[in-house]
Amino acid sequence: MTIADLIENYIKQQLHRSGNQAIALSRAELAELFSCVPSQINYVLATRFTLERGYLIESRRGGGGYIRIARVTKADRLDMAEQLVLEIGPQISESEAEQFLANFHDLGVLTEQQMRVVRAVLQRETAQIAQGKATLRASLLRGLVILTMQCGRMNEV
Amino acid sequence: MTIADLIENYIKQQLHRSGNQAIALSRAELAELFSCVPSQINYVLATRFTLERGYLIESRRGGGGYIRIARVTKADRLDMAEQLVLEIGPQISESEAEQFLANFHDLGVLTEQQMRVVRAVLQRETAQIAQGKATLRASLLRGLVILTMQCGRMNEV
DNA sequence: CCCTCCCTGACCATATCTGACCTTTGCTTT
DNA sequence: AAAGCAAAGGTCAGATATGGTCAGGGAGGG
Repeated sequence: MTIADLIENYIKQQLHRSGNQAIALSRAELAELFSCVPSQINYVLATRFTLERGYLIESRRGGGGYIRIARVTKADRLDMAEQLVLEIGPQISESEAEQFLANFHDLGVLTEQQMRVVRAVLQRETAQIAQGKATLRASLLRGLVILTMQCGRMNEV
Repeated sequence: MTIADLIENYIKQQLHRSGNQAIALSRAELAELFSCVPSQINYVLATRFTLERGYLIESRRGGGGYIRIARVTKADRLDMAEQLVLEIGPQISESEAEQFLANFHDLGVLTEQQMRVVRAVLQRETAQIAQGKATLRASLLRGLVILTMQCGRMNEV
């Protein structure tokens, strides 16, 4: 558990408490609370509270400045997931794939565990080949996500 | 008894102690404990803790990095299917893929519906590309089957 | 002798954390 | 107003801490 993780959890907890809407924080106070430099807060925000993960950040400097963190509302999760699948191009890098997985997870399409399995399969299958990794990864990701969504649906019934 | 074996046993012991769920390790510490180079740990993980054997590995680099080993097994079904998955070569034709699907179905690894989904995904994903159809098909089939097995297992619990 | 498995070390990739320096905003003083 | 000052927050390069990869050497059983 790094400081970044602790800060992340704290912020999410605060968000949850506020009804998953939005909260306003003071960067300096947060840094004080966790005994770190203020820029550490920016680091956490930049790496954990991105738009892809469903968060909106806005801030103001100067006296009375603040950092506002809002949860992005999603209309229909499956629709968005389908949109995401469509957005996976012919090729995709490892980190991009990770982004997509995080997205699906945030949308509630993939559980932690399902995500792990998909990730493991992706790594496993792309590890062997020399060329065309990105292409294979894209195809696999699409397929695995689609299948997982189906699994989820089947299990619900 | 090689060092690799010792490390393997140690990890399995730790897993057992944790109730066969999951454990987090530090690669550096483990290497230190067994007086070997860190990459030796990777070797053990890559050869002994594979998906086929029922283990899931995930890791993170950088500060606060870790290696997480999770058990996903219930060996019987895996053993059967593992054999099949292993037999899928680097490339596979459409009709061969169909054969494998039938086999998985006969083993009770895939339900009718899961088979249909896998088939659909295979067709869908290989339809787009011009070259390397057989290779992609093999990778996808392996991945989809593994994923489906995992899904099945997860739901049983 | 050859093959497979084990082991090592050099080099690479990535996450976290810090501090120096910069920008914006509001209030106060001329 | 304009200038000056204080109080936020922002950026970025670099240090530190992990883990990953790969080619090659070595050991032991056919």
